[in-house]
Amino acid sequence: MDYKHSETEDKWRKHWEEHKTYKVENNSEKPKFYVLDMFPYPSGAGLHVGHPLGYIASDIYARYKTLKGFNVLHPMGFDAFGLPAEEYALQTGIHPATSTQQNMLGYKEQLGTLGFSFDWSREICTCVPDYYKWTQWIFTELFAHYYDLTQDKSVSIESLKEEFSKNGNLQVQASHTHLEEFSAAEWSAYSAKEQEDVLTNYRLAYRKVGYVNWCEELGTVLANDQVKDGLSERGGHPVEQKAMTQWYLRITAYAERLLNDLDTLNWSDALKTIQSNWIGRSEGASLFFDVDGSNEKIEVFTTRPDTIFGATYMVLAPKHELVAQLTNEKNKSTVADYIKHVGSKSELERMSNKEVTGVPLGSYAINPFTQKKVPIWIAEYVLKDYGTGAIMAVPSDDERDNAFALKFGLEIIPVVDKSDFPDAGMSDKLGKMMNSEFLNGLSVKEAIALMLKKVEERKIGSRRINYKLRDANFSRQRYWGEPFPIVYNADDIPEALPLDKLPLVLPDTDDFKPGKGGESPLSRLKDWANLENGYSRETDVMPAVAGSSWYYLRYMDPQNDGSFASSEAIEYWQDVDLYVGGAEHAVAHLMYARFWHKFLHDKGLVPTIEPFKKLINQGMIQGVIEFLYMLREKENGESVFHCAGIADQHPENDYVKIPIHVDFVNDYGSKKSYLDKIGIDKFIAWRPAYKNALFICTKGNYQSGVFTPNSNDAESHLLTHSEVGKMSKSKFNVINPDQVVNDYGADCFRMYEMFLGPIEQSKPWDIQGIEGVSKFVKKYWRLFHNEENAFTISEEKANEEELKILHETIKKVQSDIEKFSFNTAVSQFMICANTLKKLNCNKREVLYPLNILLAPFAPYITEEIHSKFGHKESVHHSAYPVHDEKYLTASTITIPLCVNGKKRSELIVSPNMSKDEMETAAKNDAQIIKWTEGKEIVKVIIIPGKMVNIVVKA
RNA sequence: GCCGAAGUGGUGGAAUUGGUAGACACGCUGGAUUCAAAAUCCAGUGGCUUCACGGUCGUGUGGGUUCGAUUCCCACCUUCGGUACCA
Repeated sequence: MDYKHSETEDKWRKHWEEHKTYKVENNSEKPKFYVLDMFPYPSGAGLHVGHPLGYIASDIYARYKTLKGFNVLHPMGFDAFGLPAEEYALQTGIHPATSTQQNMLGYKEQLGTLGFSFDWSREICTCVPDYYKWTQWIFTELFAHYYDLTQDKSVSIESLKEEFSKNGNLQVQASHTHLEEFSAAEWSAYSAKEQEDVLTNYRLAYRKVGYVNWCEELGTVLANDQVKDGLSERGGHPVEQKAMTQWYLRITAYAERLLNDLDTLNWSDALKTIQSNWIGRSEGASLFFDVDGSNEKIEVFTTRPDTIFGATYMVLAPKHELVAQLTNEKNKSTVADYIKHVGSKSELERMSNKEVTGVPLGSYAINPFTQKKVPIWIAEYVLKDYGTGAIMAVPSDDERDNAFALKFGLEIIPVVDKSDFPDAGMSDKLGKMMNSEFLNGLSVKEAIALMLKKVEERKIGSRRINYKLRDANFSRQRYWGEPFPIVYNADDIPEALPLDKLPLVLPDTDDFKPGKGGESPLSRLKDWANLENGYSRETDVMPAVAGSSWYYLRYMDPQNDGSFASSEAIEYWQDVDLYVGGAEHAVAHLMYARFWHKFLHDKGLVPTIEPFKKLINQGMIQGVIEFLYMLREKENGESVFHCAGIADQHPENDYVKIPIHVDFVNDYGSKKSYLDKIGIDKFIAWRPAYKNALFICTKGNYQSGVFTPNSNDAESHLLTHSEVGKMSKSKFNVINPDQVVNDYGADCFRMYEMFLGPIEQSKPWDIQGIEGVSKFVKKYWRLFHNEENAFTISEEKANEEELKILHETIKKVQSDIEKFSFNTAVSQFMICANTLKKLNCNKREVLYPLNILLAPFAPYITEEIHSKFGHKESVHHSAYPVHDEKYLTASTITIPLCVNGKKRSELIVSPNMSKDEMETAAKNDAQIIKWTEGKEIVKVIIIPGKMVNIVVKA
């Protein structure tokens, strides 16, 4: 009789729920440990086998830490606002509130069967008013603060106003958008609206007109990281540039800290590099160029001030503020045409076709070092949003400037002699300066340093650090998000709602489709949007990253009505010790969450400077996509499909690859995967358009239910083409965990996903291998049960061998869990079970601790066995076994004997045998004598307890 | 282009600081059990070579360091991920 997984798992799932086995308290004598999963979007598709990979890993770790005596916070919730939820709602026509609610129930059900130790009493959901009240509140706080560079932290905007009324902004050092100097007197003379227009340049949450990624299909603005290759990440629709007034978060104020504090984190180097590249810090100088015959100055940013003697022209971004002013009368129409041309291009066109374009403005700037007049151009390759939106072009030492100068016949003056570095690229900082007056003969490095000094002496610029990181666009012209807690007065001055007016609840409507031309759905709700006394509401909503930027704090104290979490709870839980989630959030979510955390830290609301100490990116479990080859040309009006065997031999044929549902395919995922007649019929039933299609395989043809064999073969055998790819509904290759759990049990499923390979690695799902784990579970059960399936445990003392395998397993599994090497831990459990089986061991002294050891991996079967041992308390609340080295030292060990590094023989020795004894024993070994005979022994290398190597000369 | 990660049997993958390459598992082959099957158990399983003992080649490719290299160094190839007119 075998182990009955479904009975056992149902029983304990109910038991754990009733007994609140996984409930965690905020006060405990035990040390705290916080294990967090990235919470899911509750999409309609439900979970596939890839989703739980990270959850299983974190659950094992959380359970392990609990057994090790920690008070472990391991919560779960839902990221329910945002595009995916809304897209699903739009597809189905069901209100997003209803559909997300349904989907969440489905997710909870699925997560429940997998036996996770989540404390569901702490469940949160970003779209619930009790939660987003605090998302809105944090936004109002960002609105009410600016970043003070002298204190290097956020400070209330009120103190900035005070400073303005005393001294204007002349002495203010703060992160800001746009600098116009004013005195205290000027400030006081400003109207309220003018004052707000100044303040908005300092606020951490502010409005500005920006060119944003507009997607007409989705009817919304997208964040930079939602755009991939000029297409929207979701749906792959074209994206163009559009001017709109938007809310932004001044994340750039924190750029330096976001970069520097990466050093304090226990994240993978790969991930830190991604973040650091995203922040993109570069050191250089900002320089001012006078304009010939004008008072205007053009500010440029350069990392190569040393090359200024080679700056033979300047380029402004087409959207630069000075373009109109600096355009010569006779160039007006060509410039206007060019700007129009550039503006009409979609992001996709711009990216795919990087041709060199530009037009001259007809005006000239003065090179501050050569005093020569240099022409001013505008060109696409200079970006409005980076640096100052203008460059000094040095065609001798910059590839883009070079290509531009060559195309338009502009002067090129070589200023760096790179003859000593023949392999150097054009912009590499190598070589000696030339044609550069006082810099001549200096190395590039020396020249940069000297130039920075000169620039500051002559007051034509200053050292400057620039970041690629842009301020975060925070507005979405959508329905399903947090409404901004902002109202505008009659003068269009934004005011934040006070805490007692929060949450500002998202109004209920059935008209939630995005509007055309950037019209927000909320703006159609006039009763809601328009208030008394000329006041009106902001009608955009926040993006999905808003709710996920601080959710880890809410879990600490999820029901708190007076603050986002009590200071006691935050003081106790501090930060997340282990965070597990997908690498797709490497940039956006992790960056914003770190930013918000640092802001809250500046306000003294969180004690730590970083939210996530240790981070693991689990790999993706991929699916196999099965394709049929269809000829693009129809034959007699019917589609023709070819067997992969035929198609592979005829690459000249014009095929379309049609993805088909994997359920129809035999030997799914293998090279021999094929459709039999039943499979083809299923395919036709699924896609009736192919009802009368012709299917040609090597053994014959199949059409309209009739198989015509070529010879005497009776079977049709239509080979399909298999590829590994993302598991996705659109590829019809989603494997649902429910079926696997139903067949093999959650314990087996959990262990199998861990056994597949290293947690951080992506791998295709392969159901065949699960048999091995299934056998292990059954074998494990039989260690405790006799032939009649009765629990049979011996009280006999364990022998040396039995204790050795137990203690080896304790040691190995513990160190593997600490290293997140779960696949090798599972393997050790198999070795242990195989060994105990061979030893016929059913002794309590061995099996009882082993069962606790396995509990984090297989929570159900171990709970069942633990209760059979007679314990009332859950196995998940017992104490982790401790290994004892004394059982691990074997009386004899086998070491290899090598000649010239190649193993030639083995020697069984006691581990504390002396070097001399080992050498003698090795030299007397028959095999070794054979290999050393007649040769000179040069050296004998002995690593005690490891190996002996004899070096001989022929 | 730049940055990052990785290349090990038929397959997924093991291998502390350089020290027996291929643990564990899948698959496959043979056997036991069975009327038969499922399940279970046992044995074998990197290539080549040998009746056998054994030999020999093997961790993407080519070099190097070393008594000894999957591990360290140099050059290159391939795959995957990130990013891209960032001045």
